[in-house]
Amino acid sequence: MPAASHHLSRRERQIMDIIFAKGEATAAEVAEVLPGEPSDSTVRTLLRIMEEKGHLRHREDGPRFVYLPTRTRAAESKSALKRVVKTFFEGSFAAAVAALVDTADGKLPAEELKRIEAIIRKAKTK
Amino acid sequence: MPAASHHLSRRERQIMDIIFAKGEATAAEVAEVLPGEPSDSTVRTLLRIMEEKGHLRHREDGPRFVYLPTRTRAAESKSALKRVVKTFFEGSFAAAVAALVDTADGKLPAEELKRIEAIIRKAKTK
DNA sequence: GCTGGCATGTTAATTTTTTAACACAGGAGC
DNA sequence: GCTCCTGTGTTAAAAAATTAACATGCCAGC
Repeated sequence: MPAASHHLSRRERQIMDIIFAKGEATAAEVAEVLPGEPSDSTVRTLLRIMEEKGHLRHREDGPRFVYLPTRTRAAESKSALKRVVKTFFEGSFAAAVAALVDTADGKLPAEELKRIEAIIRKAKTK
Repeated sequence: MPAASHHLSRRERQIMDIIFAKGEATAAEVAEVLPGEPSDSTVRTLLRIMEEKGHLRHREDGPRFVYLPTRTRAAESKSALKRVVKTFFEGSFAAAVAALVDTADGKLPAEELKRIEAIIRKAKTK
């Protein structure tokens, strides 16, 4: 039961997103960002349950727990991208890239575009 | 109450994904793909509720309902991509593209790569 | 005009998720 | 040594999601 993102409940997904975005987070940090202002108690309960389920682990930083994902960000991002490509772009990576560039519209500095080009060139050599 | 993907329950998300991927779908088609083999009755109940909530609408095709998303695929894909970029790539579109190309590893035909390059070139001229 | 098949709609029970009150532990400061 | 503050752990109630039994309607074919 690999616990793919599809199996997460609404709150669990929100929490995973927060923790992936920050890399790691304490209960207080998560509570701060979670929509709907749940109580601290609620958030800690969720974090503990998610640790039991194997989505998170924690290290101790002095008196408090700092929670981290058990799966790597790289692995998770890959499956997230795959899902998006499959769901919205009929499996076409090129279409997804196009949408990505389009979404960033204007805000994509020439420098980033160059980096992207370099990535493509490198892929072509394979 | 915009009903962002963050507010959807687990089943609702699965259903939206299925319908976005197919463009539109009947209750039977959704039931077929949904994990856990829920009963037809269950699936139809879910679809009706989601229509009430405004996530879906339907048209009638002879005797049956064909469900469609209320939001366009383009809009939805953009917010999905934004979420991924924000959550996993610290807001860097270039990093996301890199991961995308990497994920497709090998399976990206030269033709697609060219198309992507063209997209980038076009973006650069702006 | 019955009957069976395939739809949808209604309703309610079950299960899961979500919430938070409460209890307890350790350390800082008086 | 108390007391307060900031943590975590336990527990159970409340709300939401999920499930499916059952009812109903329509049409095709005998």
